[in-house]
Amino acid sequence: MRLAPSPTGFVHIGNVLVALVDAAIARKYGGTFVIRIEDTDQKRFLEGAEQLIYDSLAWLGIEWQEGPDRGGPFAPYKQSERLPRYRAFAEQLVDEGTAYRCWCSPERLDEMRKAQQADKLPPKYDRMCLGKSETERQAFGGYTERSVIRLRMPDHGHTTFVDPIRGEMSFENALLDDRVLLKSDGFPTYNLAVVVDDHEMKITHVIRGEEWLPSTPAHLRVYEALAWKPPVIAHTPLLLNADRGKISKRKHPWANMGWFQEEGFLAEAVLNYLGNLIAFIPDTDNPQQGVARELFGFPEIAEHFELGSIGPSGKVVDLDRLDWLNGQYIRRMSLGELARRVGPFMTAAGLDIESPIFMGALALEQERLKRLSEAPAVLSIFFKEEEYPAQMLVPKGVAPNDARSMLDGAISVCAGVAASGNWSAASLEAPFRDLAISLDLTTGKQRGQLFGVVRVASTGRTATPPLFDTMAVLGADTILRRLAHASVLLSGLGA
RNA sequence: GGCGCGUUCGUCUAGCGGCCUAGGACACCUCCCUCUCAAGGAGGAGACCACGGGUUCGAAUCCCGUACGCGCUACCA
Repeated sequence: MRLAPSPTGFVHIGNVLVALVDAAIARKYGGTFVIRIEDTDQKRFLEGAEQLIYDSLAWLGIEWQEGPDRGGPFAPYKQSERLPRYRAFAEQLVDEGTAYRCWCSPERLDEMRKAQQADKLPPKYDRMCLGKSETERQAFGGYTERSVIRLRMPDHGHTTFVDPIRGEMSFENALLDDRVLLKSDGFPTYNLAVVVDDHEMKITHVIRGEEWLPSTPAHLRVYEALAWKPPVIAHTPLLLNADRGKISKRKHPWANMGWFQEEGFLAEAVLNYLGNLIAFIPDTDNPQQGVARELFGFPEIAEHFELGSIGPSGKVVDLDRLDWLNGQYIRRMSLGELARRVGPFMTAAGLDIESPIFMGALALEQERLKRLSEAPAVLSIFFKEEEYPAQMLVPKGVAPNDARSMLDGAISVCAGVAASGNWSAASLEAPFRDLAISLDLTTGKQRGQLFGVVRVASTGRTATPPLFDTMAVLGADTILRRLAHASVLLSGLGA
């Protein structure tokens, strides 16, 4: 099994899905997962991109056994370091007649294609150079000195093969293009390099995205011409956006694997999400048939994975579901672990994770977080005072003067609890409930209004964790200070 | 335009000829819990299995067309 990514500067989520498939089969059947860097396109090469690939996979916990970073029996694992062998095989194919040199200029090819499209003909090279020597070819137009080597496809018949994900695939040979195998700069195209490398590295299973399906007949032709046994070739479905188009780097940030980490998704959740797309893991706790287990890791994916169990249709990426999964994992995590993961996000936002109340505050938010990146925004109330409009202190349906008495009552309750030296959620709740009674707030809704006033005064927000827990974590000093400030704001309203 | 692939609730998916008046999950709605927000619990709505023909006693499941979607159509992968 092998993954063969190109180092183009970012790791596409679709590539990661393929890697997961590779790793799952390798694990299940005791195979070897090989990473090979396909850097034959010099124009697109980017420094550091290779490391990014390793980092992304490692982050998710996907393991590989051979690759440029860790060597192996078939090194080198970078195509740019394997150049001579491709050329030799290309020449061999020319000698044997299954490939030929082509001197057509890009301009001529371009015109040819336009004409074909206009005439509704299948788009393929017209074989102007086939069977000609260079001097013969020069007599015609559209000639360049720099030649490429093209694969000669059969004129008749069909190329068929079995894709384990899709079943039998069939292509009509006469409609297939004579693809370039060796570029004029001496570099191979993907179409030559994959075949040579996969054969030399003894690859048994090639897993790649669906976009490669149309290229497979050409690869099979090369295998045949070289009298090599082709591997099993499977094409995974594409990852789609909500509009059913393919995920594009430009429009959809989540095309980039790095985005998930930046957004505060956990590797466990992302892996779980992707695993759900390629394997069905039955819920063994549920006697009913067809009920899936929702939370699982790589071992379960590998155990239940089969190439045939991947649905062949494109998958729309559903970030809502990923959010839900992420929340599930966050809630199952120990507080210490959560603190460790949330730390970088807090620090980046300028919030001090050494603060004595950080852990207490985080505990209150743990079941409210979906993404780690949300932490700074929801936790900031524990770290600093935030401005809010005075009007927020007056709940709907409450007269400003009543809000005034609620706040005054709260201040004296808090002062009393603070003086007692026992500042806790429990020691706050009882006197606050007494306060409600003394203010003649007897219904649940009325009590809610009182708590609402105190909540805004204490935090500047209308939605927070449970009030008394929040107040307990914030501490008496902070609460008294904030309530006093709220009192000033209320006076400003004339209450 | 040519070729190829795909099509079960909005999304992911179970289903591989009778167990399907199609099951689960996310999202959505309602209720419970409740000081707000969540979380959790209980319900609900949501798919004539893209459409049309076959095959069969019987089809979401097999075959053939059509439509739509997507991919490829580069000296990029």
